[in-house]
Amino acid sequence: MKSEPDAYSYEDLEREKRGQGHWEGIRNFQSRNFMKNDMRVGDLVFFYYSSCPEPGIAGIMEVASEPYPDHTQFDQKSDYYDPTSREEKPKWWMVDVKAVEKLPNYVSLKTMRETSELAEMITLRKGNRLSITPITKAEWGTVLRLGGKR
DNA sequence: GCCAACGTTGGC
DNA sequence: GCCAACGTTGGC
Repeated sequence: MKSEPDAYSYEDLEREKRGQGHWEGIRNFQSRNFMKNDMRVGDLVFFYYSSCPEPGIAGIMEVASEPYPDHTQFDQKSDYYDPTSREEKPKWWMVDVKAVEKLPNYVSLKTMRETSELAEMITLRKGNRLSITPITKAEWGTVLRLGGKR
């Protein structure tokens, strides 16, 4: 899951009550579907920093709730307000995420691009702009290794 | 700041 | 239902 560290960083998540926050503001159908259809409580997720001097993976999170409607879509004062969404039929969904641990070493995009095992990783594909993408078990293990875990 | 890539919108 | 125009993302 991607976030711009200036807007919301791994440390910001850790500072939340019990290190748990909600992943609001997803306004792309594919990303929403990954959350709504494929995420289950306990699933592990990497926290990816985008649109910053050194993009890359900072830490590990855990899905901490079932998907539920993103309340910001009904909030006229929110940047994420969506006038086309109805309360009876919310368009946008989110999950809670909990900080698990920061990776001992930051895994930069540059490093990942230099790692042949990650050649197929969806996040790294040319033109990919999805803020949420699935990852394979093998790729997960590779990133953990690059991050200095075991 | 540029630009490639691609999702979304809206006219027809 | 097509597709041009537009907007956004995100790496560089």
